[in-house]
Amino acid sequence: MSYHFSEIEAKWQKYWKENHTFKTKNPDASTQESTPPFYVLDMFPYPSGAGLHVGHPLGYIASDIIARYKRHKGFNVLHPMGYDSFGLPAEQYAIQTGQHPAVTTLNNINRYREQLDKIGFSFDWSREVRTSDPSYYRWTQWIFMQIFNSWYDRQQDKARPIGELIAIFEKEGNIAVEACSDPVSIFSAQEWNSFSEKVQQEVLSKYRLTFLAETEVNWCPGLGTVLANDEIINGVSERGGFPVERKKMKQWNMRITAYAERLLKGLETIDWTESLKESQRNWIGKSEGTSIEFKVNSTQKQASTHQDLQINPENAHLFQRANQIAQKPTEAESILWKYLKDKRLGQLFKQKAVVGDFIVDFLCSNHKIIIDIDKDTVVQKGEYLKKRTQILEALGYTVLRFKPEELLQDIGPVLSIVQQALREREKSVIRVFTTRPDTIYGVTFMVLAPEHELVLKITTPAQKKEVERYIKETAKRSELDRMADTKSVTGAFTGAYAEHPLTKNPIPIWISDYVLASYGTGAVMAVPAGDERDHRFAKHFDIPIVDIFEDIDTQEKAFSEKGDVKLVHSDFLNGLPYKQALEAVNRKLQEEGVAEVKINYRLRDAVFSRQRYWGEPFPVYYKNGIAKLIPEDCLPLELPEVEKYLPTKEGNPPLGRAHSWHWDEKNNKVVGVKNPEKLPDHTYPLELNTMPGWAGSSWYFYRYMEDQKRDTVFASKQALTYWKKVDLYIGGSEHATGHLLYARFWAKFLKDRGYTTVEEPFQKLINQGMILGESAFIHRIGKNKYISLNRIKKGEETQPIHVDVSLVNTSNELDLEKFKVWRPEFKKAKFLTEDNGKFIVSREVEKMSKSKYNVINPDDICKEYGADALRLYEMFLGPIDQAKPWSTAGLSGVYSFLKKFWRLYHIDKNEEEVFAVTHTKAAADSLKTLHQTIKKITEDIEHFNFNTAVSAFMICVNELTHQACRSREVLEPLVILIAPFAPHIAEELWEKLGHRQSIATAPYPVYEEKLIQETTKTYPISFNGKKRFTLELPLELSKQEIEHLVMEHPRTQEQLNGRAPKRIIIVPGKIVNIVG
RNA sequence: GCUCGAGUGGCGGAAUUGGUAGACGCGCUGGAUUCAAAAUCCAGUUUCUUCGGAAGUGUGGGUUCGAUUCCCACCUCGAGUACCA
Repeated sequence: MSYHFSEIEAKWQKYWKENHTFKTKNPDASTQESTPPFYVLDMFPYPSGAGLHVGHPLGYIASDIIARYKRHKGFNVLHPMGYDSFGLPAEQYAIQTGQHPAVTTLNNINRYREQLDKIGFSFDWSREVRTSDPSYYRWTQWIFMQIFNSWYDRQQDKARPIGELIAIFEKEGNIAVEACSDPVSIFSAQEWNSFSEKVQQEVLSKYRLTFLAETEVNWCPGLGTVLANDEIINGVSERGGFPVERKKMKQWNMRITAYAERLLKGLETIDWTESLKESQRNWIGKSEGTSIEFKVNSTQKQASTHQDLQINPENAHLFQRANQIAQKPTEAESILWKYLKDKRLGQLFKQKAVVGDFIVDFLCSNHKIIIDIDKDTVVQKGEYLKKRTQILEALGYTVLRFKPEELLQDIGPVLSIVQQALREREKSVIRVFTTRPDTIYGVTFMVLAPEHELVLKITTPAQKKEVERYIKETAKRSELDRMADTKSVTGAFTGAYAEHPLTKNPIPIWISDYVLASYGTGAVMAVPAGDERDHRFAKHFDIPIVDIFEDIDTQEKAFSEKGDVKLVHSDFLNGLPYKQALEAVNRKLQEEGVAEVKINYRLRDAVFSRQRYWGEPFPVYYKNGIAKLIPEDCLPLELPEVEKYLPTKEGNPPLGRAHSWHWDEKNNKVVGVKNPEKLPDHTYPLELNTMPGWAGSSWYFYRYMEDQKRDTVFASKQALTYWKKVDLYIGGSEHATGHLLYARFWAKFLKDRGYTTVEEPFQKLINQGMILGESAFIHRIGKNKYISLNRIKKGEETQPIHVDVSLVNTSNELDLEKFKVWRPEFKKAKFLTEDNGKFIVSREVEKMSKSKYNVINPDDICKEYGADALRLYEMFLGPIDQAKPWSTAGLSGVYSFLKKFWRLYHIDKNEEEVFAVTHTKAAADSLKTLHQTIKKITEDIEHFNFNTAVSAFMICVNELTHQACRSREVLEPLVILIAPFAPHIAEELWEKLGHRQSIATAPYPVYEEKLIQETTKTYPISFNGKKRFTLELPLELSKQEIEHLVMEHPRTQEQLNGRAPKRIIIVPGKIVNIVG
């Protein structure tokens, strides 16, 4: 045997390294014209201490095949690799051992690199990035600064520099600017300019795309840090599986919610799998519904006596006159109207509205607020005004009265007063979000989240004790408990009632933890007839259920379908099906000013602070409690040294231990930043949190684009416009709602601010499936007694125990001696073997993991079968995106294929191998085989069907072997064809064919149709759709000729058995079907 | 529960727009070579069969000349998500 893969592979790996074979060309003028760019990227790995197992390279092999293929096709290929090297495991390890995470990380990276190199990837390592490298994370810090210095303009639907927002505030206040978060008070330009810096910054933080906020976070005591939603799986931390609880903490947040709609829409433009897009859609969780206000009854004033409201008949003419005057809007009124119309203050105002006997200037009927502007007339003064106000207030209105001068001078304070009044009113309003406003007549109670701010305000004294007890109880329950227990119904009655906005009936208000504070408004209108949870709650607490669906009894079961079922007991909605009822009720509620159609997203702003050491430091310091950015010139702000990687006694993150952070007390100078002289004052405290793992991975694909000038820009304009985006991205689906969402978010941001050119960074995305391990088990029966698999009797109870798969051969036989060495505690155990003395283990497919002793190391495979065999086998296992079990035994197939392929180019002469490719003309059948293969392989690569491509190679080699083809005309193109899959053997044969240059950029063979054209077709002859025999016929025959020949055939006559066929279907070139 | 995906030999898996089901490989069986083994090569390998054939792609129905492929219902498994109003 002369296929010496280990020599060949070592030789070419060395060659590639020394000749920089895979160095990407820079986009200068010449490349731009001649070679189109193609960017194929793998999700970069976190270099864990365990090293790679055979599952990891699967995606890398696929992307490498594409990269190599595209080079043959003449593309300028960018195919880089790097490390996502900040992260928790290195830090956990540091806490345990005291070893600096940078050291651990470096060791792991070196080990990864060694493993990767053995597989023969065509990465351009000159562009490698490491997220924990200061030269890299300085740009992560820089991007954070740009995000901090930006706000989201809802009108233009893009991020803009914060300076432009400040300019707007200085000129016209914030009346025209919609805030992204909680409502911001309205202020005028004058007011803005008079604010202190602190107030100004507080206001700006409500607009910035990253901001500090007291947020309910997922606190993980086990890890001592907060976690993002996507880092929690089933209520416990993804890493380590520690419980997670809710806690309020001051944290940096990323306003990803500003991009919710664009993140959703963008999915339509990219080529990802439906399931992945679906995950992101679910995560964003858009739902269209109605936000409805319910007034809390208890606080409503009642009109005192009827008599007070009477107008003195003597003065009736005055009132009439006053009303007439009030009808024409004055200049001052016009100004105010500008700010009140179109719900600018969040509430519907009407101009010149009638209230009782009066015409008022402005009315918010929902909140019962009246704004009157003084008129400079006699009739509007004195007793009239007093009486008028008295009457209106008695009716439950708040009357605000302003002088025209106030409005003309500075409208700011006026608006503040109006807003204040609105807020006051809001306090007695419960806003709910519902997607089923059509069921509003079925509301029999309301439920607030226990954390809802109104709960304590509205609770009646009688219910106070119970409500407080319930709140305490739910706060104690951890997230995990809540999730585990979805069946039990709990809640408490507040004693308060709300007023139904349409029927005006009193609605009891409850609290319960089935309503989440973090979604919608934290309150729901409960319709037991139409919602299962509401139904369960109503049943449990004996709250009445109103049937609102025609002919459907909802007393025992809720009916939640949105169909053609008509409504009943629903006033003006009676007889309407879902769709029409929805429209009608929305129209009505909006007219009343108590509701608006609203879009809600499940997506939350992303918490961006971590109380960890091993992450990017924030380029932030605090001056008088205000967060400020350090100057850009000072980046990178490097991680300080600490003596321990644990939180401080005061509960500060580990960075709090760096007493002399960036201030070297001995030498009296600033350290750890560039251009230290530009740092404003080293005595201001720095931010002690670090950034989360997803910070560095949200933009690394741009860094790879850049080859030079790495300290002046994160990536040059030239590089960004040339490469634009990742054409093909390969990685695991576990990043569906984390990395892939955050990276899209940052990409959109960078585009908005003009730093990059594309909206979506990953055009085509493929998720490689997991490679599963084949665990081995021995079976225990009784104490210290183990039984071989085939001796287990049917129904016998055994306890399976994992054993290391390396101790088991391909016949599932366990090496007992080695096993006892591996596990000394089994030394004295009794092993009941088969009759032949062998001990057989059972096998089961499981996830590959150290703890299951089923990990297969790619190094071992490369050593025993070679990298080319590993590459082919991983591709041959099955479709790239599917999970599939690893089986080392199966490797022999591709291994013998490679030997067979090698033999195609050699003959044995007197025990010696001779290269035997000739210049003779190829036989027609060999050319046909070759071109069929070219066609198949090309199609398969384009469609990422690597498994069938490998089998096409096998078919090709089998055929050429049979044909005894030795012709260069066939064998030379074949080497190029296989080079992307098995690059080492291809390079070796390419060299033997006389080439001096690497095969890497050899032009891809061109498929010629005429060489594979057939003249005959073996037709399947079917009877009633079942094939009964085949018949070879010339392809050029017409339907009639085929029919004639088929009908004449004795087998046809036999099948028909004398009957005449009803119909004969002939598809030339495909099939013949005779219907009898 | 919801969403998405998948069910094909002993196993991994093939099957362009509906057109010869089981390609290719593993495993298994038999044979050649060998002192023997490895390696290699050849033949066979869905099931049943009266050796003529017949049935067959999770189950049941439907559309069609023809269904692994399209439609409906159900079952099983996997992934994601989870009181989202």
